Amino acid sequence: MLDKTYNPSEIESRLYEGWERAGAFACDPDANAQPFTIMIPPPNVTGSLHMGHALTFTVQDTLIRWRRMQGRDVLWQPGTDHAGIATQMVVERLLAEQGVDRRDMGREKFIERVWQWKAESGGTITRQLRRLGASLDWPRERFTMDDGLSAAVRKVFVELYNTKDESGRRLIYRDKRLVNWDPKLKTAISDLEVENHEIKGSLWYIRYPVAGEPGRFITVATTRPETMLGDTAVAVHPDDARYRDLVGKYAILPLVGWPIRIIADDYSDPEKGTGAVKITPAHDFNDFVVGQRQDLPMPSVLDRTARVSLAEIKPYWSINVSGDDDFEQALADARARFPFRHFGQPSFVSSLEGKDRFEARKAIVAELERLGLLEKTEPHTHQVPHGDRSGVPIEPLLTTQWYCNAEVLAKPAIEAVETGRTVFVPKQWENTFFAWMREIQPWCISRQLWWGHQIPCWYSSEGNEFVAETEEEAKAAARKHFGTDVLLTQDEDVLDTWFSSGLWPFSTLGWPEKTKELARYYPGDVLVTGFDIIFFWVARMMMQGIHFLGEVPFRTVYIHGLVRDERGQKMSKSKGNIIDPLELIDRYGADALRFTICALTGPGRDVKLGAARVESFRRFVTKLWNAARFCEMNAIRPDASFDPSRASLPLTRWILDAMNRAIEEAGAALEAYRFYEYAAACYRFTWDTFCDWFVEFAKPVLAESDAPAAREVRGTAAYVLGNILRLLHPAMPFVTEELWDRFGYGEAYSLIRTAWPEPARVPDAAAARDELDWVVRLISEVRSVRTEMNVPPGTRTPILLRDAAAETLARGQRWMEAIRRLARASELKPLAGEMPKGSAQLVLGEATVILPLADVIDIDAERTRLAKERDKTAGEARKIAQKLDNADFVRRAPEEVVEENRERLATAQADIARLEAALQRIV
RNA sequence: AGGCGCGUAGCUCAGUGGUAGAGCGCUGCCUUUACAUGGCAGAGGAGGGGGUUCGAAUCCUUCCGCGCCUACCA
Repeated sequence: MLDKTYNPSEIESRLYEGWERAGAFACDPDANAQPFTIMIPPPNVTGSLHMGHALTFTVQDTLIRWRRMQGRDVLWQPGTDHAGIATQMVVERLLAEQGVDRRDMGREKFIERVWQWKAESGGTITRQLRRLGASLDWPRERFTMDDGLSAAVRKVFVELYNTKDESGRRLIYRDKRLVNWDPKLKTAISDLEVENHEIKGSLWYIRYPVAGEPGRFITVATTRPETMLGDTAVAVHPDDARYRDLVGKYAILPLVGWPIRIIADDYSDPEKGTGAVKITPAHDFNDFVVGQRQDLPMPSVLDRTARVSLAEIKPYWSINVSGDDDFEQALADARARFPFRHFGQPSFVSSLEGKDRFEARKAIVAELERLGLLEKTEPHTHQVPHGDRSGVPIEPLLTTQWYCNAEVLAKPAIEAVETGRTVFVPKQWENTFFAWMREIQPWCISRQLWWGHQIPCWYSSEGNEFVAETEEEAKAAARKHFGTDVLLTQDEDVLDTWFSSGLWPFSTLGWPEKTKELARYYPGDVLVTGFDIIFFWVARMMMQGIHFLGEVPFRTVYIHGLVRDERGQKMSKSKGNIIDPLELIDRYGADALRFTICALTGPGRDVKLGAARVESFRRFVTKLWNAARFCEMNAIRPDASFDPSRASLPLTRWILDAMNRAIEEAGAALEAYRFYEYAAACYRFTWDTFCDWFVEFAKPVLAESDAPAAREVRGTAAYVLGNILRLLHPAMPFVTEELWDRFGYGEAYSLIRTAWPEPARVPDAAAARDELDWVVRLISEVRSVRTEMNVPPGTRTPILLRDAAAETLARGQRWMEAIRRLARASELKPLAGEMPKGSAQLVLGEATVILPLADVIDIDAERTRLAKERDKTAGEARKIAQKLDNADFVRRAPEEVVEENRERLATAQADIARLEAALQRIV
């Protein structure tokens, strides 16, 4: 006996274990079946399941379970990402609680500690994925720092290093240039790891005295006065008349007191600020470009913790003084002609050493003001780049890093999407992909961290670099180069986490070994992810997959939206509107959560989700459970001998036919990644059609339990319920499997591998549909009239049917039991003679219902319907006629197309005539 | 600044030129033995302008409002 209520918590864990034990999630590389592959976007090993995970993994599991039921050999590849920065931060925080700094531990000990942490706490998210019901092939679980995957990373690095583009440049190379530096994490980060936040700051207008012209200033505007210590020029636009005479002269850099060149450069925009802009090549990306173009010195004045460091401007000072006569002259002039106050106190600059950049900013502004060099300060709101992990403003710093020449790799990836070898769903995301890929920048792949794949490059004491997959190979190469063994030290940096994630679709399958799995499951079928990860991950997988395997890593990229709260706000800790999926699972069951997600998810749409939504879909789970209880109570059991093609009753044929349409709709919706349509089709069929109508119609039939009709209805109900369970299984795996097992549709834990339903052959479906539609409509109309007339529920009213055809009355009589029950009617009688006084008349197309105590209801609706239908058909006919009149169309279209249009025109014209005649009859 | 998207019932959203739909909420009625986590019935709707069309939620155009992405902001 089924329990009165469904208790998900006890059932879910038992079923999941049962499936896992039975190997129900496993792929079979030796099977004949066509494979179907989804690579899981590996969650961070530090992660715990949040709503975004719940969405993406529900979608993936729904697809996986559906394809598995279709008989495909599915591989849903599980795994986690080592998440370099995130994980290192977690462990460092733990150590900090014990008062330990990783630098005191040393690299080796620290990494050991991270692995230990991973062993203890890294399994959180995989346990949580099980709670969600995710049918991942667990024995194949991978981690981005597994030996195999690490070997793949090194191989990729070495091969890209050894590959050169047309201009002879390596695809991986070292370069000294400006990078996004995160001063909190003390590492370089890529452009993508930078988030812009709007900051209400100030724009400071600073007067730089012009050398040799006493009393004249050139004013620059800046949001970052602290970087002025590193200014090496002031740029004006070459066409800017205001400053033309100053080009080539020197300005005195306040505070420090030495001259810097005034240069003409297109970068300067006369419209912005004062039209003159200070150039700090070592701390601003635009200034860096100007610095390269103008061959300016590039001293850094901030160190890796974003504190002021004067070391680099001191040598710059002396070099220039000794090497440049003009400069020396300018300096002498300036010193001679300007009051000393314009240069500030040398001790002030020294006092900045070691100050945080924002403290330095305050001090500098105050000092400039004191010196009378601060022209004005304006409030200024602007976007400031922040590290996405640390949340602090990034500091552009001039450092040597490893770069990947993404431009070369991007080209074939772009082409693959252009030619449709990989398609995005929804398609508009292809634009986003193209826009970024066509203007892709060199990818900074080195990180100053300890946790990650250490860069496989070794240096000799002379600075020669030896890139190799192993230290032995590097040593061998060095021996060959030097003719003797030399001491090598490995590059300290590790690779960007996304470098290894980009290999995920093939590194997990054993690449570079030529494994059976690699041949069979690559390329994957669909990648499911959010749009926020298109650049980070999808693009990199495309580039690396195509480069190393010659084929795209997946055929389809399905992009889903973001999970938001009920009001459409992004979920965030600071807003306190986080919804915990595990809490929802505890309260409502995994099925309710999963079905809610499916019902609210369509391509490219954000999902607004709150507990109330899940609660309402939990009712659907309850409804299904109760429908099953009804079946149980009425001895409805799976019957292998039941054959839908031999259904004889209109009722059974009708429900089978409706089931067929639900099957078709659900399948088509999943095929198109329209999860809400899939959910809606199942929901409507189960609740509205099966429960609200079929079961109610079945009740009087089942009352005579031994009658052949009752047997047929029982067989049909069991058959249809079985198919409902199959249809719903991808979205609601637990309750469906439980009912499947309990009813004995198959072995325990077998629904997961049972075939996805096929439409049944149903005899005379159209006639059955027609008849049941009539009955449903009759009952609905009667109910409606009863409510409108305030007929007390307790009274059973006779229904008077007036109809020209005896057949209609006979049909009604056939359904009398159901009508009695559902319309609360006492009897169905033909109406003879006059309309009874004070009675209601209801026109139902071919029949008339008359109820007591009512006014007459008219028949305009039917007339309007016919008229509109006629107009519509006439419109279509006109269009076809126009097409046929078009000489061009007739000449160019193949004869059969023209003929087809002629036929359509004739049909339309006949329809018009028929509708016209029907209208005449009504009027 | 550029790009993408959105605007339909109180709310969340479907609907690719032909009678405006669903879920939730709301109102009323009903404990009829699967289910009150239920059943039945009902009220309630196209951001503004212009255009194409016999016909526009749908196609075009414009304005307004909103969201997101990218770049830049001295």
